[in-house]
Amino acid sequence: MENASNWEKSTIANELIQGMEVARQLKFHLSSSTSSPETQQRLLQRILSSYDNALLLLNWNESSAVQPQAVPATVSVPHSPVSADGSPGGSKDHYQDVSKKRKALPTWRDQVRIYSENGVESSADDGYSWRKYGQKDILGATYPRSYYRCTYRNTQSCYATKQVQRSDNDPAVFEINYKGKHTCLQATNSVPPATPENQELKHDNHHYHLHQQPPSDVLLNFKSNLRVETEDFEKKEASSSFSFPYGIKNLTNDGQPSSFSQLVNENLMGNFSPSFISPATSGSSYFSVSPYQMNSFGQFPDTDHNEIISANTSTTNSPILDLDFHIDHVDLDPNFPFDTPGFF
DNA sequence: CGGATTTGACCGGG
DNA sequence: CCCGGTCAAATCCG
Repeated sequence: MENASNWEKSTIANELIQGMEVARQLKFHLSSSTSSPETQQRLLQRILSSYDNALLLLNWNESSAVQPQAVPATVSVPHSPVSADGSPGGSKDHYQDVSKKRKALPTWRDQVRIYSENGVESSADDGYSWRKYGQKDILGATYPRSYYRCTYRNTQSCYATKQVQRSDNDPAVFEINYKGKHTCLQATNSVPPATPENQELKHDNHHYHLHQQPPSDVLLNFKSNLRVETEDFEKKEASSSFSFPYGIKNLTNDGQPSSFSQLVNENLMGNFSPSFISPATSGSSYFSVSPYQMNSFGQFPDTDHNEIISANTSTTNSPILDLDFHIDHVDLDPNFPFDTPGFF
């Protein structure tokens, strides 16, 4: 409840901060002769996206769209939308709320939209390693639903699972349902999880669970190549005619379903938002983490990422805005308890 | 060769 | 009995 507002607040703040960050990068780019217009364009888009998201959130808030289920889990936040290739379309029905039936595993859902820019598509991933264990055609849905569970289910007894399903009308949108929290340790302890997982990408981050610091490249991909936008939606009654926002019947030619879905499937809390680096820019490790929402893993309270890793190492050349993520980080904290149902 | 994905069978609730 | 979720054997991929 109240936490929710807090949560949203921080979410919005994160968006804004992110936008600011990117703006800062852009500024740097602009003064750099090596920066390509393409990159600049991209950054600009990102900035716009942040605004967009922030506004969206506000709106969302106002409309009082409530989360579908009563689960306190968290929701993810929109990421950075950018251009869209989505389009209009009809609407179908998918509503779904997770009725709590089985154990009281925390569940929450997200909607992810992926955009491919510059012809580059990449997968979005939420930082966790998932193993697909099934796929089913769902009644009334055009696309099949895929079932994933944590890769470390057996080795670490991590029972987190998620279901991914592409939106009927807008192939660029994926609906993701998360169930259970991750208890495996595959990511950092201080920051939101970000771990490897891109089955589709050609990386091979095989095993590195138990380690900290996820590969930043993943993160980079994540952010730089495609934009993901996650948003929760409001729940509609089961009325047959409601419509979700979107729709299009566009075709996503490109990827084949499989890769597409994989690609897209996960990504949700982009806890990490490394301001990615573009070639010309600060090549170094400038990476700022913005604690988005740490939903999915809220394993225990102790997970408080004590600090964010803001190593602006070399990038300091510009005295521009140096936001303090810590602030919002702090802000986020409150949420934590919230989504920690002690299950585990 | 090992691990992930695929895909149809199987299970169980409604 | 229908439908969504899971299992598991076969298959694929690196």
